[in-house]
Amino acid sequence: MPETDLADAAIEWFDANARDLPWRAPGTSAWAVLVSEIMLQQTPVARVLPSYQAWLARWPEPAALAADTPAEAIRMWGRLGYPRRAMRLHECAVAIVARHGGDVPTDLDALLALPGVGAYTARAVAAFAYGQRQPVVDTNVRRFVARASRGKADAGPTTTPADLADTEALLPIEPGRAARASAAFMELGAVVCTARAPRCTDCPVVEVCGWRAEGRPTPTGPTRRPQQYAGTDRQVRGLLLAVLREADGPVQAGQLDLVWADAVQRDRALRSLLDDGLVSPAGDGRYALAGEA
DNA sequence: GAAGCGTGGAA
DNA sequence: TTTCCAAGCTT
Repeated sequence: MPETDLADAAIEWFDANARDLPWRAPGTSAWAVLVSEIMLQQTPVARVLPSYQAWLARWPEPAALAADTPAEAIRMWGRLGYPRRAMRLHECAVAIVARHGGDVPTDLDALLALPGVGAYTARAVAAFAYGQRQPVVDTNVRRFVARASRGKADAGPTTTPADLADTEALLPIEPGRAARASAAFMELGAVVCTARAPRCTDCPVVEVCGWRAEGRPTPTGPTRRPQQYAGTDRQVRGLLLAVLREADGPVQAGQLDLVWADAVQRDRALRSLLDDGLVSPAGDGRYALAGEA
């Protein structure tokens, strides 16, 4: 049964080679796991580490964050990127207090119902915080499974139901071991079975790898155009929010005018921040982070 | 299903 | 210097 071989080899390798990341320490709370997972969405581990420590030092449990303002969450988020994650994490804390008595829920559907928690994050919390047998599928796991199990060069477009089923089929039956396999698959995808230059000589499953068996074919599909950033509304949003984040309270609109010359684009970006709930009008021509005015 | 959403370090 | 992209989610 090669599927079992894959998980067993991955777990054995993980036990000996896993990076010593703080959210993997024994006794890490479910809240800490949730915070780490949200921060790690599209954000490198190295940049998350200091923010993670600071966040949990200030808000060690959901109730503490829920009692603070969204503005403070957005400010504490700093330059991690995608600041709506900070707002959603605050909303998460409020929902956890309101719906679950302040404890991060263990039920998958309850996790999925939390703001900013999707198919990946919900299962990551269920598996890593609560030891459940859930397929945890992020970009690393998709790539690893596509190569090792299916012999493909890359994972192709996301097909969540199929991705979940394919990965679930690889998991050991025992829940704790399944959770460990999920962590191992992620780690392998992140540090060995990488997108650009996979380190097959260091891979513990190379003997049963379908991609290797196929002669490591190169990707065939059209490469996705890289996202542009310079000059986009996205950049302007970032500039506007940086001003508000670094201010102690509401700022004059004139202050915001300084960060971008094009008034049309600037106003559009500000309006989108207001629509997203990241920014609030102070009512006197000033603007502030949400909940601060 | 595609597009929008930040940031900064490595290639 | 420019390009690429890193543990996704929402609409």
